[in-house]
Amino acid sequence: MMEDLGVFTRLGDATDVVTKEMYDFVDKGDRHVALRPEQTASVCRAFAQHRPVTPWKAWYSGPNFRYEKPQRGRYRQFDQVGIEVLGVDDPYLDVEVIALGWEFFRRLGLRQVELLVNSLGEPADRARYMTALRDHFEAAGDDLSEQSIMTLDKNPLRVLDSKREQDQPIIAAAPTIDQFWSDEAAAHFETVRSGLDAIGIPFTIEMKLVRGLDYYRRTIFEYVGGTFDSAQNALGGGGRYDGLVEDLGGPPTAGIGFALGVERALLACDDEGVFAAPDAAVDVFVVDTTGGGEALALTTTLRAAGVRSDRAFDNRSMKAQMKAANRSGAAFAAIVGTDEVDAGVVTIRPMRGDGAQVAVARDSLISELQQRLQQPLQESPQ
RNA sequence: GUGGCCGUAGCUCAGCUGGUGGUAGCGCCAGGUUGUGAUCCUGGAGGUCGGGGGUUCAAGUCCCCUCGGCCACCCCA
Repeated sequence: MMEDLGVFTRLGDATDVVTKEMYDFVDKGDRHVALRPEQTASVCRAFAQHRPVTPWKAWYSGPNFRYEKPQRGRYRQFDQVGIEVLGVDDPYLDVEVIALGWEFFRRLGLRQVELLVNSLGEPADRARYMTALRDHFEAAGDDLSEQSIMTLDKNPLRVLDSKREQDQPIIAAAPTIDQFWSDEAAAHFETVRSGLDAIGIPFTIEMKLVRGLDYYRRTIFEYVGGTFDSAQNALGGGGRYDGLVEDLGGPPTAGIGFALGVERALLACDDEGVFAAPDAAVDVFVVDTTGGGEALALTTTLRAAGVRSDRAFDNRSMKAQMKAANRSGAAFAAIVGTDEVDAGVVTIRPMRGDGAQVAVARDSLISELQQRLQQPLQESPQ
């Protein structure tokens, strides 16, 4: 949850997550610490510290903290689930990692998620691309928005992320990364693409995809929700960060992983309606017009027999109790009044379908109910 | 962090240039139906107008502060 500030500052000085959004403070031991804004750096720090055997696969889930202005889908405390694999350079691993995240959303039931992939190339490719981009954007001069001119100074890649109208034509005319890929980076990416194709995972190559953390190189990817009106539409993302372990004091180590935003995934689930309506919480609602004592006895025996039951209180009118029974979602009402008590029976009334209510002996109530509860509900035409 | 919008009944919201809080919809409760829900009809309850200060004879309405939410930028999960 907390790390020495230095673990995060190594993520890059052009990274807003580090420069603007860190929840950092000095503790009682005079250590400058920060609540983690993400977890990849912590995993790499742990790897550098403990040197596990590679390939090393790790997963995590838990809260992260960023000091931003909260908005829907963007919270100061948010949860991520993620995985990291360290020590493997093989592009087939990239495919496996990307596929795992894709499968996560697919199995949740989300159908409108889009997968974007790109390659930032080797560090040298990336450096040449940044130079070319800087030239391009500087040539645009004042046509570029003031904000972007400032971003350009720190990291020209990030200018591609601008959503300001004014910048769009200039961004559209910018050189693309693929022109700068080394043969090796291009081959790596080609294997990733063909691997995704081979296992049937649909994706879009997005040359303007740049991730917000500076440690990425080569393969990067993002899962984008299809239902979001707002700009917080990234449900998850990740990429390769070969070299990060080394930056944190470990041996040169390849690495790749992703993080998925739990809150945003849940928002997407709401939008797509993937969660079925909850089942009724009760099977039987006991209606007691004798004062409530019968309901106490009946709910007790029913619950003991594993029949989920509920009742009304305050000795309300039968009509009110029936309303409560209806609202509870119970399939049956078990009605007991003075007539039933005298006759030693309980009236079972189906709350759905067209079935008639019947009186059953009190002793056989549980078996009668259990039998009826096992039968499929007959929906009555509305 | 910058800019904009919004907090009024349990929920969704009206409320004009300050002048007694809305017959609003949904929900809830009761009655119509003294043993029967989901429909219908009638009635009813429920509010520190987010909180605090100020201007005014008078503030839900105007001003300031504050808390919370939403949107865009930014950023990203």
